[in-house]
Amino acid sequence: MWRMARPRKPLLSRARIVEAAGALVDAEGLEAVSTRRLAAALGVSGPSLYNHFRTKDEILEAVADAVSARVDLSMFEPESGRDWRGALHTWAHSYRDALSDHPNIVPVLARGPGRRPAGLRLADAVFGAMTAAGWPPAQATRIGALMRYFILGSAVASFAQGFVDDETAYDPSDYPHLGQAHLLAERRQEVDEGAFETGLAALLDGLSLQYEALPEA
Amino acid sequence: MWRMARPRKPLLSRARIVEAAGALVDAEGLEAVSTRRLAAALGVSGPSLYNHFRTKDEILEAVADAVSARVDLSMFEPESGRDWRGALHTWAHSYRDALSDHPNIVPVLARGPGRRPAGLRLADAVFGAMTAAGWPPAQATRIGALMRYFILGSAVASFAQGFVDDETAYDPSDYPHLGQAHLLAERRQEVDEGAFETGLAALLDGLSLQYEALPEA
DNA sequence: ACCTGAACACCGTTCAAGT
DNA sequence: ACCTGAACACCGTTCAAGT
Repeated sequence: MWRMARPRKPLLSRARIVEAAGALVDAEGLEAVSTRRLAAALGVSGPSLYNHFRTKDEILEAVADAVSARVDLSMFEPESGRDWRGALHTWAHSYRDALSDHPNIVPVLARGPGRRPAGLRLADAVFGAMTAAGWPPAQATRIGALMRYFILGSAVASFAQGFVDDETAYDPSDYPHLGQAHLLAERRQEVDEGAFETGLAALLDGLSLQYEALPEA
Repeated sequence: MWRMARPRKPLLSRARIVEAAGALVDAEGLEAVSTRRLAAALGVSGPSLYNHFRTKDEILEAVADAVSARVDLSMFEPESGRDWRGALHTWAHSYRDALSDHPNIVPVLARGPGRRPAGLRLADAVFGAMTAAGWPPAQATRIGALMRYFILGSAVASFAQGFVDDETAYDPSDYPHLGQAHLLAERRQEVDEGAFETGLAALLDGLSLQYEALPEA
């Protein structure tokens, strides 16, 4: 047997690490990602990762950024022919879909744009489209932020994921109004989808009211 | 010197542990809470905690529940004389205030009601008040969930906390619309407050529209 | 430049031993 | 019942050594 020090061709790359980390997060959750486990999945030893990322956290940030990067932003381009409201609606769904494909990384994503370029690009696109539609800059910033709250909130505070799968944990006499039916797993996902749709519609209706009250430019 | 095994009076209690853990979370963040550090702050050794809680996670859940428990719910009582919209508005602010007093525990809180009684009591109160006001049960459930998304989202995805305090991290040429001004810490808090207020108003306006369209009971 | 094994200073949790 | 120290199986990260 001979010992490998530096291979002729690098065994790792940032892209390979991010991909493996993403797969591990998806399959087993955030807590399952340790540098040793991740390295093992890549066929190398733990410390090797530090040749490509400075910290484990940077790896997770990169995974989160990769998810953000897959959110469609084309609806904000003028060529899309959508008004601000339609663009926001389509975008919100695209964003939510991207998050629900990778629910385990959402806490990292929610922690803020930080240094993740895709997160900032998102904010920038919304801001640009809203100001182009006639919203005053201050309101455009707020719209970007409040949409983020709602969309990330719906992913992170998901009604469905929140419950323990143990019927006996919830005594109906403690919560007279909450029907036992809500505690069934299938019902919970329905609740989440209905709440997202209802909330998004309310948000956009409310913003439309404000928009109509805007003084002409 | 003599060795202490069991003291005549217990050194610890669930309440003391939760209080110390909450203080540690507030002062130094979630990651700072290790069983050894927390035990040291309480003047005991690490394993002692396991006489009162089954896991470290249960301790953090209890801290989160204590925060939830401090959210005012009196506006949902019929005696408060508030209509559903006014109650929701007041409650949302009370909730947000409770969270912004303890921002570091929010990720735990957001992870869902789980087994935390106060979280479920919240959901139950909103549901009860909305149905009492005439909302159909399915919509009442959705309103509880969507308000939770927005409020927790605003705490967890806070614009203010999200940025790194390093001006050079954000190249303006990468984000043409995002003014450099937004990156100042003071501006960021303004953005969060404005976005919360704008979003809440839009949400309630939108829900009012739906409410008016409801068939008479 | 990029990998390795050894090492450091931590973790959460279990458990036998003490009173 | 409730605390202790020792121990187990982990962590993230650093670093000298190898090619």
